[in-house]
Amino acid sequence: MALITKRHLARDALDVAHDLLGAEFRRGAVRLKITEVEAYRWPDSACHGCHGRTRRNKTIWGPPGRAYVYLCYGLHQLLNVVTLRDGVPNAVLIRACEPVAGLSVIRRRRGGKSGPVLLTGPGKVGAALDLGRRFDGHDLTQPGGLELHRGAPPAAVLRGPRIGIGYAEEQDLRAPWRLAAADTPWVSHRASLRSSALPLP
DNA sequence: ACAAGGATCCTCT
DNA sequence: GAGGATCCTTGTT
Repeated sequence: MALITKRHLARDALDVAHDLLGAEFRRGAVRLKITEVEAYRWPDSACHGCHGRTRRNKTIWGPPGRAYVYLCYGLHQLLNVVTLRDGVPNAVLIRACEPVAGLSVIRRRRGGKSGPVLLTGPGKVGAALDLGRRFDGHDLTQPGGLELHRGAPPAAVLRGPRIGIGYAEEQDLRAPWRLAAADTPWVSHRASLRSSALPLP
């Protein structure tokens, strides 16, 4: 498998989100296959960049291919892949993964749990990779530390509205920019997902 | 210096 | 499905 190129990530977050399903994060012994993502775009009232650039969110405004890691609710480290181009806030949030390798390390970092509860939620992914703000701005397209590799895409994709963005405007609240692999139990909030061929809930 | 709120998780019922 | 935990980041005084 090969690292995903910066050029591949230099597109709109929704396009990149489709391609990231099946891709793989690697850090040391831990390898995680991406099963669920959300696109945050521009303009988009749910995107962290929508109120301008701050010290916390500056990475999402930067060039594609970097990790945007931020602290949510004071305790969860959430991982995004920055997309599109420098100067526009655009990113893909990693919401869930399936373990490929390093299960014992993952379980230890997640309180000894097992099954999909290990990795179905963005804060859980951050915990399993032991992320922190020191990874904010890390280049995922270069070898070393945290890496993003290509992988086989899922046979079918589910889509639905994004989770936890009640503060957003109506149109963005309903936009079907959450994507998940259809052929895996490693997905959160299944109830609001539909086959991409069917109308939304 | 202070108050408000958040791209969540876990434990119940 | 609902509610509390938890504490950093931000904008305002």
